[in-house]
Amino acid sequence: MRKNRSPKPPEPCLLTECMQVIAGAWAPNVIWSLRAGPRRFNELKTDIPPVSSKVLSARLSELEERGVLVRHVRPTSPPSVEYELTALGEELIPALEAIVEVGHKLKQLRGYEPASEAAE
Amino acid sequence: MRKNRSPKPPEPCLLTECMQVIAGAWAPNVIWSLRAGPRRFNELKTDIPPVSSKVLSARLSELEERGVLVRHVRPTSPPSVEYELTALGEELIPALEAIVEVGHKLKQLRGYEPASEAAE
DNA sequence: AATCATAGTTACCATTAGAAACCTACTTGT
DNA sequence: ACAAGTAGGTTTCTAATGGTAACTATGATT
Repeated sequence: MRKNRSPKPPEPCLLTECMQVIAGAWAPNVIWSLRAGPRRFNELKTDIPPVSSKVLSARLSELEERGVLVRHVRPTSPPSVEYELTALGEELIPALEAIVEVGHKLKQLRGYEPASEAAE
Repeated sequence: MRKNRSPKPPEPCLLTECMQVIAGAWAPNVIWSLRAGPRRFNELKTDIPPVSSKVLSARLSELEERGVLVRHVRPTSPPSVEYELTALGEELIPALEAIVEVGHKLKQLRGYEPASEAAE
């Protein structure tokens, strides 16, 4: 039996830990939408068209529990609610920026590697 | 009715596109484990202890279809299978590094913000 | 009084993930 | 020869997650 040939990743857990903070459908998009400033529920819904109220609501609660964002209720006529990133939430932005960066490169490479669903 | 107050994110879709490439349970960990070189099925399983064979197998198939990694079957005694990142797969590493970076900062901040599950 | 907007909640169904057992081909031990 | 072990999965079953659509409460507007 052989031992590890490649030097094993020193901290696989840190990856997982951060992923758990941004886990859940549309969570990265929510954080991304909030990076420019606070936004309201329906603004987030139009920022992220495919998300439903239910999932957005669930995601916002979870992200609040995780300390990624805060919820402010303002006593306007129909009470308006604003969501805003915390300091912890802002720490996540560089990672999301890196992901968006990769998004650009992926479009180029996908021209050469058609490994999508054209195959039988 | 008011219009968008914060300048809306210019490319929310690129985030989603990249996230779809690394979507699925343990997919980021698989890519992370492969960043140092090719690895075999059971090596990946021990790299990522909580993953089950079924999910790992599903993830590897998906990542192969997406062009993130390639599967090499080598005609050894019990045929051994190696998984290796493609060029596209390697493009993802900077994003994962950024996520790991954030993982470090999160540990510090979490000391100040206990918003986990202690609440009622 | 009926309607609308905001910020959700609820019910129902489809998909995904996780746990554990099982499978096939080949090698080694007795 | 026969049993067990190893590599790389697949199958089955259950639990959690996500998607769709309908519904709700409060106050403002017509």
